[in-house]
Amino acid sequence: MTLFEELKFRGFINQCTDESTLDKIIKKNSISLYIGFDCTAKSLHVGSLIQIMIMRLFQKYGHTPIVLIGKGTTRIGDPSGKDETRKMLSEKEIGQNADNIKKVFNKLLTFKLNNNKAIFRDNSKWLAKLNYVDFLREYGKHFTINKMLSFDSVKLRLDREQSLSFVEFNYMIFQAYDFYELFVRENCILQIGGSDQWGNIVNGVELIRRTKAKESFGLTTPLLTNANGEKMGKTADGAVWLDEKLLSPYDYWQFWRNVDDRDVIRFIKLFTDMNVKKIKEVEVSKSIDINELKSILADEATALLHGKENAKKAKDVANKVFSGKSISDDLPTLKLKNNDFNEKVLIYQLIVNVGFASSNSESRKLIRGKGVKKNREIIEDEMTEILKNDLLDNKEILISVGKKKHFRVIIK
RNA sequence: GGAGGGGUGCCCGAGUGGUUAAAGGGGACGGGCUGUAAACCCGUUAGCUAUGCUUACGUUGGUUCGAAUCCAACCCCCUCCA
Repeated sequence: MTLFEELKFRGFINQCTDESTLDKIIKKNSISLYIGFDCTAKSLHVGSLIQIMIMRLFQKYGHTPIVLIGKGTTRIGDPSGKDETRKMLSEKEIGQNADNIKKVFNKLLTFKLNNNKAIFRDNSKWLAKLNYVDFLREYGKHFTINKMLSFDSVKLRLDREQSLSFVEFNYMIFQAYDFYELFVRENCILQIGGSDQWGNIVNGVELIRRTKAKESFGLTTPLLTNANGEKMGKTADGAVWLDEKLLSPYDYWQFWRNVDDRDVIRFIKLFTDMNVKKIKEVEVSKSIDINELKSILADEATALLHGKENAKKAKDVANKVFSGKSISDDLPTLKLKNNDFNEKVLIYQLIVNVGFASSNSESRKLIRGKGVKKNREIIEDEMTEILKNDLLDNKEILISVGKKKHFRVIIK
């Protein structure tokens, strides 16, 4: 199976500037390719995972992934797919974000020595020292406003009568220029991105052709939506981060475990290393239970990012919690002291303490709505307290909020 | 700089003096059904020391027994003109 065949089979390809030529080249040669990541947030979330996975696949086939950290472009803000002008980030924030984002790649790509190790590049290196007049003369002349206005990212904003600042308007030029720089510096001939990046990518391809008279390629991945057509990556508490400090391996595992039935195979193809042959078997097999598959998806996806041990732990916790047999030590735990019982220990307050409700009112409303259980028994009264003799096995008390959020209380 | 339109809860959006903590929708959360799925049905969706109190309709003042609704000034956004 060739790389292109596998990419297609797994569903990584949305559009490509010249598929057949690129296919020929990557069959014969080892190329360098890049994807840009802006540093607008503390970490990346699953929305970016498809980009990382496609790089991983390229690397597996012997190509060199360049992870372009967009410290420079982040200072400008990409208008693609955004409804509003993004707030400007300070340089310090951008730097911190960049450092944290890099960690994710170390887990999924190989930066160790071999002939196609992944590399990091930072576009502030060349963007920061651009001279405005020189830049306009050299590169600005290749961009027409007519064309720039026709791009979706721009058109959408104008149509919706939302303002698009001049700064943001320039983003696409910088992204095109990034490609040019990487082409010159690293002999990088392929830029990959999400489907919303198509316009920006094509701009780069064109810039290279005009300035260097050389061919380069663009490829986009589909925008990741779930079966309901919603943008993927939101959970109860917000984004599905790829950083265990922002989203625990357990919650990450749960995210995959809870995907829509219709998404399971598609996600296994995109987000696991399960080999093609196996996937084909699974796809047609009627004997495999859908829930079993979800569990496999969760295991594999979690193992890739957080390691096998964490994945196994997450699964064990889930099995224990959902089978209702025992309480896992790995659940969030709240320690109470004997002194704490001098006053009433109200359950609704504990729920706020562990962060399962953001205010006492919310917490109390949850109880009123029969959403809270103490030791698997529904609490009827919102003023219910925890008592020392609630301890199960003289050890701990299990509080559940809804079906999926649990924590235990121990008394020291 | 001139003329006009607009800023309402997480989001969209109704409301132009009085049961308005603010219709409706979306989202989210909780319950039911299930399979930790989808669809569907029900409920919740400002805070608090809670049969009450406090804070809320861009900001600040004013009119009024009473304002999201009327008046003034200011801030911000959009459209057209210069």
